[in-house]
Amino acid sequence: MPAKKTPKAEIAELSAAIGEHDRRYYLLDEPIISDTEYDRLMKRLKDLEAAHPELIKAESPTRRVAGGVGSDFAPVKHGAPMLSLENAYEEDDIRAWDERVRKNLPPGQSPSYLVEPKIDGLSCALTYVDGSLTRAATRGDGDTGEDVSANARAIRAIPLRLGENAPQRLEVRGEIYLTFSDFEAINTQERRAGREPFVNPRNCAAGSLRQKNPAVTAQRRLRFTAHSYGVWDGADEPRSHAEFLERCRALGLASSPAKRCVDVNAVVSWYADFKEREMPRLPYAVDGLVVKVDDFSQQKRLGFTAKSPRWAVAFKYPAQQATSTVLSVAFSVGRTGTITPVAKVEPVFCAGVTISSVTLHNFEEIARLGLRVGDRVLIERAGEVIPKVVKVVERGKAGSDIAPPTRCPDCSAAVSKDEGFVAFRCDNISCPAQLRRTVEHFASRPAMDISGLGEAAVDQLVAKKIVANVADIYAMTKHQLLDLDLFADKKADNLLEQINESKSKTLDRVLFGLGIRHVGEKTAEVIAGLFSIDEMLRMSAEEFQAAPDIGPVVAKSLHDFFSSPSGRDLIDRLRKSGLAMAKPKRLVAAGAPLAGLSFVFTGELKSCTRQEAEEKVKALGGKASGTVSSKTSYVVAGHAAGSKLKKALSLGVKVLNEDQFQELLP
DNA sequence: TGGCCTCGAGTTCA
DNA sequence: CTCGAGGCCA
Repeated sequence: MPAKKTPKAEIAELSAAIGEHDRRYYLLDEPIISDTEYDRLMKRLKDLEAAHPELIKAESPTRRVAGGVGSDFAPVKHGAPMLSLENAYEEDDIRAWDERVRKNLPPGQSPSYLVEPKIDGLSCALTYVDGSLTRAATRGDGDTGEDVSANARAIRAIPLRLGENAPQRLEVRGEIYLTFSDFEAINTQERRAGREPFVNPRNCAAGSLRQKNPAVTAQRRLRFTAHSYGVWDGADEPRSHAEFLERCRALGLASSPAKRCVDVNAVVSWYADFKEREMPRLPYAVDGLVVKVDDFSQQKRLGFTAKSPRWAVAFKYPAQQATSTVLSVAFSVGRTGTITPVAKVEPVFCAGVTISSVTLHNFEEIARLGLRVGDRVLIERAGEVIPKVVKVVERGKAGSDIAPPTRCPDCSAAVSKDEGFVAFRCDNISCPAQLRRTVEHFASRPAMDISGLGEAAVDQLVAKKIVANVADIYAMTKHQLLDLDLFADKKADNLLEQINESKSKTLDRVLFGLGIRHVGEKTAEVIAGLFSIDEMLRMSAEEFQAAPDIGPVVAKSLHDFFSSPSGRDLIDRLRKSGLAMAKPKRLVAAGAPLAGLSFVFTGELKSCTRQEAEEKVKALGGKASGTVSSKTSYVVAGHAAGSKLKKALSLGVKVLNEDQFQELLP
């Protein structure tokens, strides 16, 4: 039977264990115990220390928060200045940099480059004396930063004590940052506490580091990654950057994964590959790559300019954000009459395109942003396609408030807002703007798929009063089309042919195309699979509601449509025009290999469109959805996958690439 | 009633 | 793609 542990031994054991779990979590990213178990170890250690205060060590994990008294961010002079890097934005910039490097090295000495991701966080310098953390400072102006020691001690990713063979004095520099999921968790908490959420992980990390109370910092799961050093006193100073990064890991400091590139061509291709393949999978924000000459003797030879080292450069990806000025606010009218405010901004280049108009969603959003015409705003087009206003950065001088419209911008009818709803709506059922959108929707690909009936054609047909509802599409003559001077002979024939073909579309598409409120693609599919059009014309709201996924709101909407004179008339005319409205055939292959599985597609696929992929899944008995949840079986990520991939990773949902998906198919 | 999980609706630029 | 909101289940 083992002897009972002495408190001293147990404290040492617990401290070591907690340190090891921190290392596993933050350095190796391979935790082996749950948060609860971790908390239990910590509690046991705290209890023991409370009972035996004489045994508390300065580097005890419990001292992370209790140890330091807020130093109030006193100014700190760095051992060596923390310089910024020169930026390169394009291939030409990086090639010019490479040329300069090679010109300044002795002939025949070609540099080998190390390339690391440039994490979007904040720089911080940690000083270790004889292996113990003594000070942490922010970058500040490069010469002098702020003392954030007390808060740095509260960060579990920062070891209080380095591993074996630490230099006598080390000032290591790196980036403090947050993962996307930790950032979101913090924002959820902030919102719950009734506070403003942080705009992005970077701001959140900065705010967390500059907390008055280190206990708050401790809860924020900040990370640290070493990328350089200012001072290395003592034996064994590394001789290359690669060696430095490796030594950091051995000492217990996380350091960036670096890629070696033999020349500038390799750097350029890695820049593209990294963005394409690596970046989307990273759990934290990266705004570029840092390219460094690996060999320290070469670095020394290259030296510094006044502002930055000649041996390193930041190869940035195009900014996803830009600032611009709000010139005016327009109102657009949707198919259902919803009025959406859209900000017209001074055109600004952002993430590859020039943006001149930005949706504001609704008036609550405007209030939340505190937005007025004339303001300078931060615009974002991160990952997704559609730009949005992140925040107001500067109040315009002669600005004016943005008032909701009282009349529809298109038909001047009165505007209403339902109690408890966010949106303002135009209630005029024959509003031309709504009609245009309805006709476009009817002709759209997932509905009746009439190509040639796009925005331009619909605008004219509605303006000339040739089309006053979707049934009129089937009454158009070639003569009328030619009159529009939008169509030449051949094009008019093509359109009429397309319209004729659309008559054979199945009932689900017709139902979806009608644009009944709350009836989208999925709901239309469910209803069309259960009832014929004649049954629908006779059904009560209760009967609709008996169908799966149909609640009172959707049921009422369906019943309202099918019992209204205009709805019944529309159906009647469509039928007389020769629309088949046949029940869709759900062909499920024998054995249904994908039965019970649900798929979400994201990004661009090589072999087919996302819609086609969804069709395949459905034909094999699987389900295709648009949102990732814990119930999703697989997320199939194509090229340039975005937030859904991140969601899948954070929920632990299986992710397939396109090839792996193909293998699942028979 | 609250907390998922879905769906519907609107939107940008080239 | 993101938001708001409807439907379902505990």
